[in-house]
Amino acid sequence: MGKNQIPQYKKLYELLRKHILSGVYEEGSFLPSENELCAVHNLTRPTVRHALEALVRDGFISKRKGKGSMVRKPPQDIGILSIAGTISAIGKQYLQTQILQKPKTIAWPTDFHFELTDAEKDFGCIYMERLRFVDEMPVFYDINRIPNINLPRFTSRTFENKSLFDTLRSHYQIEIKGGEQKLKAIKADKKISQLLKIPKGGPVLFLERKLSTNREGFYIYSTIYFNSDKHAIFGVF
Amino acid sequence: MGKNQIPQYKKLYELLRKHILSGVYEEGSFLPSENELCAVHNLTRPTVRHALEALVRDGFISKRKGKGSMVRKPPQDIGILSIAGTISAIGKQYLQTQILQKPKTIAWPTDFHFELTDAEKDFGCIYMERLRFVDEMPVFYDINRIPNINLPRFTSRTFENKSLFDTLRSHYQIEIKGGEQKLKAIKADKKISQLLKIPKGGPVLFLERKLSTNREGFYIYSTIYFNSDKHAIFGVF
DNA sequence: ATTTTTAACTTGTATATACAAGTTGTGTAA
DNA sequence: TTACACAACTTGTATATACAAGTTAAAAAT
Repeated sequence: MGKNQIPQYKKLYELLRKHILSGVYEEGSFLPSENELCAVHNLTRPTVRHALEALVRDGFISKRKGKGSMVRKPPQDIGILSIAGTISAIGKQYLQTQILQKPKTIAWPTDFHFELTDAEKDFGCIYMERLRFVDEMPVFYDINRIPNINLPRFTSRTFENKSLFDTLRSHYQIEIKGGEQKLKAIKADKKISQLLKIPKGGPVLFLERKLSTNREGFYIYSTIYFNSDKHAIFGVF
Repeated sequence: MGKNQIPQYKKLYELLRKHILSGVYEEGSFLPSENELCAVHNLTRPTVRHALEALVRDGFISKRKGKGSMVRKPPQDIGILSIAGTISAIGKQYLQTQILQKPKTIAWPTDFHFELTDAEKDFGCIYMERLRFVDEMPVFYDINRIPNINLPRFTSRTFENKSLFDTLRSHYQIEIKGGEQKLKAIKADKKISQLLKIPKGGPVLFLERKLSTNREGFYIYSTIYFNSDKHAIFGVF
């Protein structure tokens, strides 16, 4: 039998996810039962349940014993707290990106906020800055640091309309598996206030993230300044 | 065979969790392999994997194909982003609680930030306020609203040294299953600045949460003001 | 001695099956 | 009509098994 590479449960997950987001399954309605999904897609129940577990984890459905799997309302705000599946960390589709600093190789900061391995220190650090907009208003400014390990031609790529994570996945087979993050509320300094168009000293959400990937010891570090005046950060757990 | 009520995979989860937190399995070391856990606890691999999946979800271990399950460093900061298992939403153990407003029944606010069902509106709302300390410094102030549905004698209970969630679980069999939350950074008004001992206008983390429970249609609503000057909010995903 | 192959581990995916337990509508008995 | 029992659904838990695929170290070949 020909191997399709990507597992069955993930294919079912992506399919149902797409159908929920496109409105085939409306908010508040119920998905077909596990047994129906088995019959339709020719799978066994553990496999179907594996897919549904992922949908629960990412906040697309909620299950209830004896009843079924109810479709949840897709998040209204910007969801960068959870990975939201295998695709991206951003919920809103119409997020626009401006590259402030194209990827360049620099040294790691001397006092970095996460511990680095020797391997990470030895190789350089690919550095880039982006400003992201919703409705043409700046919403967050992020600084990304990626260890320069086996990423040929990375600094010459363009990221204007493509997600950083999409590029990593399609060109380097690097997928985000999870991560950890710290959140604070801080005062905007001059630079941040100008970038995000908020008063100096105003409150800004500040995130430091360390994302783990399917590559051993390969982490992506992000620092994010978020203007929570108009939008909130949303998370499901 | 006598029914033990709580499922096997959850028992194994709680056991391994306890051993990780108490240091039996050190950070960076590997858990016994799935097959070993099967043999030791007389379980099958799907059941053991179910327990390990929960440990991964809550950030206690990370798995790698071909290698094993590595124990992760327990979070240093205050983890109220994820439920962290079945127990509580708070990572730090030495969190102290002061009740500012003992539970009392009031009406729901007219412009509540989450949609309420008719059932929730009809019954009243149990309201309570708490101030929580780490190292004798106020860290966060939270307002909790619980629909007054079938909770006899709730307002006369004491919560000084007991978690709200522990009380709900032990007296009313209500368990938190998950939830959603929104985050913002806001300026401290006079009340918040006095409570959290920060300058007026200083940045404060602001959270609005809706927690779902094992009881149909029963949600707990929390509003949290977090002083992120000394501590950060931590999350794994 | 060095390189390659193999074997023995590990976790990942998948099938097949069974029963427990919560939910809901229907049909029967009061 | 009303109350209750039951059947037919739903998801939850668990067993037993098989093979795929990544990792590692020992064995074999060069």
